[in-house]
Amino acid sequence: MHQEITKRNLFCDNVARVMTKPEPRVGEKRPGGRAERVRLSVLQAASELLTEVGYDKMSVEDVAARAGVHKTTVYRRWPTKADLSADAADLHVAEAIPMPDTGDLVEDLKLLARDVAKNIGTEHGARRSRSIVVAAAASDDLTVAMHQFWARRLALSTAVVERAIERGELCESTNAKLLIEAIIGPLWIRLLLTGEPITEEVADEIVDLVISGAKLHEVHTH
Amino acid sequence: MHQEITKRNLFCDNVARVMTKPEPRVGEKRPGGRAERVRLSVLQAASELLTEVGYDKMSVEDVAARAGVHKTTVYRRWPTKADLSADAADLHVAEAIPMPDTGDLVEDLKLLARDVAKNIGTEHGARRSRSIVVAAAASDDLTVAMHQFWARRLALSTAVVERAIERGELCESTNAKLLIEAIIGPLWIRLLLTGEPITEEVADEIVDLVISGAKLHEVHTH
DNA sequence: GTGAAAAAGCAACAAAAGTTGCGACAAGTC
DNA sequence: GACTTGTCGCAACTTTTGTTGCTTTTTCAC
Repeated sequence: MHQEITKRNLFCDNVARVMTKPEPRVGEKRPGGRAERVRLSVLQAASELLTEVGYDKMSVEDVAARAGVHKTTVYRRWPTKADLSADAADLHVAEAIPMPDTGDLVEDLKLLARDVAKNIGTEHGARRSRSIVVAAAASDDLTVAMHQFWARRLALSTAVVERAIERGELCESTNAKLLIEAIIGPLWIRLLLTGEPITEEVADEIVDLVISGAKLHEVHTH
Repeated sequence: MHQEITKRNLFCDNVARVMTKPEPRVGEKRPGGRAERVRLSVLQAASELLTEVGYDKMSVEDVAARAGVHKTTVYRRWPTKADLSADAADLHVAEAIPMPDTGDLVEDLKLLARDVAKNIGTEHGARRSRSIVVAAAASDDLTVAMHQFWARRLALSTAVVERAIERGELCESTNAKLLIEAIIGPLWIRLLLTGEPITEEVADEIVDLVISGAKLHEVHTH
């Protein structure tokens, strides 16, 4: 097993096509050869199985087998399936995701929403994304990691809104975070609760709804 | 064990304080005594454990023990933990939830959103709700059941919007389902993804945002 | 009440998940 | 290259989870 295994980010490999691995993992005792190779092939295998069969139906032994590694090796590195899944999903990175900046708020938001839809709307993406949520529910540590991940994600997304505020497209009192949540929330509950289809059309629709507002507008002056 | 065990609905006991059990379960061979008593105490135990420790940390044996019943009894009735959880969560009822009808759209929606926030915003409610989602991810049957549950829930909720359309508060082309999704979506992703607080204030805020729209309004005429 | 049928209890079993100790070997150090 | 140490493979083990056959108890129809 000598081919380089490219690291995939479960959350972001559609959202952020760039996936620079910043430091080659600091705390490593032996970053040089087999150890790292094994680590990568296990994570790769876990990642694949998460998207293929989902968290519940994935077993640690399956992962080990696919990685061509003994199960004790896996258990020694990752205490639980949840931890392994978290690492495979790369919950800890995902910084520096390029955010749209077209100069037009609606356009930016639609690009953003469509990206989410693309990411969680496919069969594989759906299983992958669901797996993370399920894994996170299994471990308090992982829950925290996921919350942190989303805090970073939301902070990045709200930049789009804040630029629009600066341009005068939005009122200064706009709650940027809530706005983003109102856009991606419907997409995610379709994935996790209702099972309704998740398409780019829906993504666009939701942006239009949230930006323009549902209500028949009275005359506003500014 | 002779006290009557009151059936609880995991999804709805805050949302719908009324919880009429329509028929006393038809397909039963022996609805008379012990069998039903056992069934109820197992479901009660499962329901409690789901809210106390969550789906992952709940084991079928724990449920059996708390119900004062042998584990084989539980396994024979409910093939998997997911099925048991589904039954405990009562995914199949939840019809006839009273929906607000104050004559004012914003008021109605806020009542609705606050209800959701109350339901999933407490520590117990959160664990309970998360448990359902996680359980649903473990079984295709259950996934379908949950989707059906939500289809019914959304259909009930959209009635609120449709009444507002009839009153002329909203444009006729309003996508009622999407509007409801935009309101409850942010609350649920706070529960399942971001971990941000879920309060009645947020519920109100999101309704205001979605109804009025984020954009600085141009003059509209109707 | 009595008997047939249903359901629960019990114990023993089977399978899956997770752990431990040890020998072998590979990686980094001198 | 020899030494030290981290990591892997392997086998044996424990624990947890789920199953099966049989017995006992309970319900319900008569």
